[in-house]
Amino acid sequence: MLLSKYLLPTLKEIPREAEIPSHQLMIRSGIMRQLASGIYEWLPLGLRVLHKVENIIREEMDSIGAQEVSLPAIQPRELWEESGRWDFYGKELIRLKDRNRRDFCLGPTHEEVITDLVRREVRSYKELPLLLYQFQTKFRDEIRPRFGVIRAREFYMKDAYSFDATDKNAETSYNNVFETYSRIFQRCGLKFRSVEAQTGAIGGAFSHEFMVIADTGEEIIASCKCGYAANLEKAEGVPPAKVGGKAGKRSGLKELEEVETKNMKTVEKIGKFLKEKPDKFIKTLVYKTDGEPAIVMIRGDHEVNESKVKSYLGVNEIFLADEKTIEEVTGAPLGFAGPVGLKVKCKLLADYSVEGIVNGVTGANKKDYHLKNVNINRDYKVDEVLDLRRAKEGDVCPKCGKTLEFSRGIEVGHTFKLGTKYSKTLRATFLDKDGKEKYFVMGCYGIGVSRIVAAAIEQGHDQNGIIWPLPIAPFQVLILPVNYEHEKIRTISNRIYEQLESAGYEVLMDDRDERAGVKFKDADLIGIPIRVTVGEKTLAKNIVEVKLRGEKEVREVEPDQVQKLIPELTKK
RNA sequence: CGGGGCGUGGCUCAGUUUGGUUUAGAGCACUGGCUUUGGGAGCCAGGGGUCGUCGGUUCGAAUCCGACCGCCCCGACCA
Repeated sequence: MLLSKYLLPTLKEIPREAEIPSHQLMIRSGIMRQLASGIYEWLPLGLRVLHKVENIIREEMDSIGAQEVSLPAIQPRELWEESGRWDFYGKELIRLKDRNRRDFCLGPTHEEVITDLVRREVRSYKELPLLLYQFQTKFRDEIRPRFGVIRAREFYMKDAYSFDATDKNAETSYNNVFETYSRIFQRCGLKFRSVEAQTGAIGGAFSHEFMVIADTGEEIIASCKCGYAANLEKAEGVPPAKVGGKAGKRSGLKELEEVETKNMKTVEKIGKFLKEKPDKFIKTLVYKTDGEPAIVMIRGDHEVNESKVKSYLGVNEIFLADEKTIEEVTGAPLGFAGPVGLKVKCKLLADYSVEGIVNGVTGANKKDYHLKNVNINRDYKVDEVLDLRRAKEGDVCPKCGKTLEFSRGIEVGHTFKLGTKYSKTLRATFLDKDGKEKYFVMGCYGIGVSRIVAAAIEQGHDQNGIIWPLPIAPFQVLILPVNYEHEKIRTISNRIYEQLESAGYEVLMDDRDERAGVKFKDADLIGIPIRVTVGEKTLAKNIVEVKLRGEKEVREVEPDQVQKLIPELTKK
């Protein structure tokens, strides 16, 4: 490809809207442009990278017998009503009507469509296992699009779905895909790790996320040397014994006592006043869960992990209640809630950390008063004691007890073991060996293809630009004639270009009538792994320079040796 | 949706506080010409703007007021 004819609008300056390196560089290097918030155009250079990633995924999926399909992006409401997700998916689902006012949505994911297809076309256990996948543009009306293509409203994804006859077989399929995913990310040249994750809106039994390690990542990973790793949402709380012991055999219980705490609402202030440490406090939070109030209690020095509460209650929406609701439930303004003497009956959930508190402090459900010496099972009862807290720095690993480490990552892949969640609601069955009708056992698997491109840049760049891993680089070689008007330089450059092209390499030649400085800057910016510089000075010694984008070293070789050197450099 | 910020040629921004010397500017980019040619060149000549939109205040609005739209950042959603 000749650069003079290539649509590669590079930018010298950092676009105002871009915050993180990958976003800035994707725009500056002419990979993409923004059309609207969270909606991007892929330019020729970017599309090449996207296709590279896509092809690696395709090869690996095909290698485990997965079959590629292509499903509609536009999907009828009825199917989503059937699965119950027309409502459940909420505002993120982009809805539209056709000319007959029939409702449709733009697919944010394809469980419904694929399950529908399989229930219509697959009848027998003999056709199982079945693993189908596709590449598709997904639509999710994200609450807040962010970081360029990392959190976009329209994005490119590979999704796969497995159908098995038994749970055991489904697990085999799951593990198969899991391992394939590891190979894919490895081949893309990414530093990544897999972690246990929440199942979220997709639902199902359990799931793993694949995280690309990056400081700018949105996800926080809690990991341990023993191999345990989970995202923060999922990271298990420390077992009860480690956060203050179980309820039960406890001694030294003191009389319940009411104390005036005028204008003191925070754990910090009251703690100072009563000379009690935060770990004596039973923080009592009123939540609204799908419209219903619910109370969550946690020790004063911990934070509630709302997604755990959400997944335990099986609700769609959860947020801290407004002051009005708090007054209705507790009979007191914000800041004085406690489990003793609530006005309205609602679900009372306690984190493990609450169970061990002896003679604790809570709000009195009365303006300007708190209670001292509050004790579980004596002064109040809870519906459930479970793990509801957010893991934090200093926590120990739930598997081995060593201290957890925290790092950041970008989620590029997610695998779910769905079980029969969708096959049941959509009544997708097959006839088993024994002649009985059974539900398919499903799994679903996603890779954010466009997100991988951003993640790779997040991991591979310096102050001058992108440093692509070779397997997903848009071109392998960039030829940089220092002055293309110079006859000898042009002749040699053209020759190398033709040699490499005919040897099957993807070569970009900067044949523009630009000054050398401009060409070098652009070369660094777009980050092609191998740069061949052809200049007058070195040519006088019958030499051209070969340099890797990620290294300092410059190799000097005779022009005709380039075609021998490139295969060596691209080998690994 | 709540909180904060921004919107002026293709890009990055000045000008807005305190309305009138601004006939709306700068640098980069773009077009033509000359010179230059190993890390974002120089000179000359050009093209390109409803100052986000609509309405209001005023003799006069990029500048003041109101509404709306768009974009970004912080939080609740997720590949």
